[in-house]
Amino acid sequence: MRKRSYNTTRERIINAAFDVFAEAEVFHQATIRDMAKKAGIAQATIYKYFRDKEDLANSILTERDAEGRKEMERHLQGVKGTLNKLRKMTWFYLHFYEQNWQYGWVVYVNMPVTTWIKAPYATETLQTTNRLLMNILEEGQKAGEVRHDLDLRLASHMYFRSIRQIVTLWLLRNRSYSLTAYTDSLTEMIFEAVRTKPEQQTVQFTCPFLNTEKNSIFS
Amino acid sequence: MRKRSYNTTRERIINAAFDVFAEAEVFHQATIRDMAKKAGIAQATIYKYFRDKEDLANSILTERDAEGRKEMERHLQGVKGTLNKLRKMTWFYLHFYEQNWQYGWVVYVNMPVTTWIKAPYATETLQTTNRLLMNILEEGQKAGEVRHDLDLRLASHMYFRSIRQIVTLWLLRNRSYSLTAYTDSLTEMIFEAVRTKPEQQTVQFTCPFLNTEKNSIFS
Amino acid sequence: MRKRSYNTTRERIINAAFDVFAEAEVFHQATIRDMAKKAGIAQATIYKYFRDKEDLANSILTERDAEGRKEMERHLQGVKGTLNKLRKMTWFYLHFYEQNWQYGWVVYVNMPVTTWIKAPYATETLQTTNRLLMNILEEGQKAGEVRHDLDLRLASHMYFRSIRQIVTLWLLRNRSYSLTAYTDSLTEMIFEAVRTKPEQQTVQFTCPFLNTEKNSIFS
Amino acid sequence: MRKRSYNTTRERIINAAFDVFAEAEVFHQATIRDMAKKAGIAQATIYKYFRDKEDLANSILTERDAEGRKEMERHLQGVKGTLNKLRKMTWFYLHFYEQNWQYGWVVYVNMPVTTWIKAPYATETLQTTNRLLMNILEEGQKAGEVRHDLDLRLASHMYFRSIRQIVTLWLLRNRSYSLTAYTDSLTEMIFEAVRTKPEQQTVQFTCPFLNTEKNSIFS
DNA sequence: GATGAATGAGCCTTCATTCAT
DNA sequence: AATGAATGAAGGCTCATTCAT
Repeated sequence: MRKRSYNTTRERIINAAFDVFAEAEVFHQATIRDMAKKAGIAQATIYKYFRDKEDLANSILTERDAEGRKEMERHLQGVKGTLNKLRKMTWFYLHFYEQNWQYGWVVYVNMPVTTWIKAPYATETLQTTNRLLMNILEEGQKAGEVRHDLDLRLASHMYFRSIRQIVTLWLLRNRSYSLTAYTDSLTEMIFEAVRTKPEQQTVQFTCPFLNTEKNSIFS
Repeated sequence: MRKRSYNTTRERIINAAFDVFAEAEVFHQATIRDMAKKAGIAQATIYKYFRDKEDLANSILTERDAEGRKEMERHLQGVKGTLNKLRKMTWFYLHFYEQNWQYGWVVYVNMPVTTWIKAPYATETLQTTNRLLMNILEEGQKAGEVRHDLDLRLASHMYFRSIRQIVTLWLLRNRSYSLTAYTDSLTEMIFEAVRTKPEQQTVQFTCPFLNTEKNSIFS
Repeated sequence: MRKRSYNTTRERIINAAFDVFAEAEVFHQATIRDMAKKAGIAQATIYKYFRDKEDLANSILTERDAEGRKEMERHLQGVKGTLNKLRKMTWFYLHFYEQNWQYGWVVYVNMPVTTWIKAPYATETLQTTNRLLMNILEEGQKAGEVRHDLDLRLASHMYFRSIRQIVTLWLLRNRSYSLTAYTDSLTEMIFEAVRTKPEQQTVQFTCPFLNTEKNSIFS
Repeated sequence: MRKRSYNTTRERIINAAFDVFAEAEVFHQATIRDMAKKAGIAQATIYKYFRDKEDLANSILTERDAEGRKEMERHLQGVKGTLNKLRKMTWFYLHFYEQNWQYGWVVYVNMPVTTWIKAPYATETLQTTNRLLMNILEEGQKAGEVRHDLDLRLASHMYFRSIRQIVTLWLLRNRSYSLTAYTDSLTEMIFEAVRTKPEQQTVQFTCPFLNTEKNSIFS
């Protein structure tokens, strides 16, 4: 079974690497030696599985991210209604970071923005992730549940910034409380902002400094 | 003047250091050697002015930050009216980062959050800076210009996140456009959110995951 | 045999280190670079075997000292009679320094007393070594070969000072003559001073400034 | 007055240097910067008075030693009788180290033997100092107070080793007791060993390993 | 006479990485 | 598949020393 051998050494490396990367005060300060030690293997062994340190870092991030997205897709399957979808998505994100706090720590706290941006998977995950939310909203528009005058990209942008914000604070506060507990209020907030309303079209999501033109990073 | 020549070297170091810190892909990767080279001096000279690398990093950040705040105080003096104060403040921030983009780069892009948080001046600047805005808003409340049911801390929090956001994007986009040009729209947005309104008290600044209790980092 | 190749490098380091330490005009001036060069390895390799320079210095001294003492024990086994024991001991010390002159050079000539005293193994070796001689003398007393009114600690003290003296001079004179050749006369002198004599109990070993109280360093 | 300007800066340097040299765990680790700081002057100033660090070290040692010897000569003037002379000499040595313990610390404890031996003044002071004692003994021989079969060089050698020993221990024991208090017993011991005696020609000062041939260091 | 300012030369140490086994 | 052993490259830092003022 592929999964088996996949688990054995490679997974031990990945887990150890995650721990060490996350425990390091600064991401780049995490050391191969510590990872090997924590994984209970020789340093050289790591290089059998990853080209170099950078490859290792990228791989673990990419893989965990991919796993997460795949799992989220499964979770979203069969869910009906914009609110339900949004709730499911929100829950999943919070749940994901609760389970994979090291991933969050590395991506949000530990690692300089520069590094993350240049990560091979960054652009892709950003787009896919954006796309996913925008699809939900578009379907919501078709169903009449979401305002038609909504700036989808801006809404998506705001949503993910909120996720990031809430996760970051949770991490900095030593994960001392439940993250998923925020699912409802967070969902409510976003839904409130995008839903079709009788009258009163608040300008809640106007953000003057976020020009709508395409740009490489957050488009 | 003695002071002159004294400053010369020190300032050359600081400038070089800012350049090197900012040019480095990762903050911690900036090297003393490069700074000395860029400043056109010997490495040892740096250690006449700064205890060690960490001291250098902290000092330049702290000093520039202090300079900035002092200058802002001057700019705010004599300004009347909440809107005017907010505009002045916003303009100043944008202006400051436009002039000191390396500072912004280091603090927002280059340096992991972990590092910044542990910087000696971080807590203080955070508090002072918060205080300043909240004072403006409080005075606005007294003058009846600002809603009395406003959560000041939350408003402040949001304001600075917006600044951070707009600056970060500007930096990542290679500072290819004017930052201060956003002064008006940004000011408008914040003012719109805090001003006293005839009816319709939107919950614009409700943020469920930001508990209002005091906490060490963002209080 | 694995053990072999393991030892090879380590021993090459130790030998090179001894050479460099001893060749240095001043002990602390010996450089890791030179040791690596002399051992024909990379500097980094040294750090695979020793924590740091200090650890290296301590280790080689401690080990060689321990080896010496162990070997001496073997040599003393089965020797009967105080005179014979003393002769054997004396011979061994002289022989040891003849074989390990670098050790002697470092400990007696090269290295300030301050440093030696603070060496982790110093106190222990001093005590053990003292104990060994005093045991011989005590047994000699039981056998009636050694005076009962002898101040054992003082005798031991004097003996080792003599050894130290003779070795130091030999080293400073470029080891241009045989050290072990002094075995007999040195042994005779010490034995003459401690032996039971018919009449005439000279106060040969009275030393007014050496108070007999216990003290940490030379007790 | 020469003495005046001599005292001002130069003496401050010397005193500071002595302190720093003596306080340093290892002689060579004493730093010019600390000396300047302690003297309350600029580092560069030291180089106006001494060629380099080595010159400084040599100078202060040489000078203090010379001062000591000159003073001793004064003290010995007019003293009659071998015993009195010996007592005076012994007292003076102990007194000198009590007053100039830093000198003793540096010469006996702090500084590797190698360094001392190569000091420019070492050879001379050794010879002069030896000569002085031997003169006393020779005169004693003429006066019939000292044995004619005495090995003068060996006696001298032993005497100074005793002084060194007693001073070293005193230093290592934190100078917690009076050194000059040993004057009498030490004098007695040496006098007892060299005096003319009715019968009983003890071999007290036989020392087989100290060959009597001339040699550069201890002759 | 004194000094502020600056520096060249090194030294210890770490780390990612390679390679023969 | 795994590793023990080894290393090149670099980086932070210190110190004695110089020199123009």
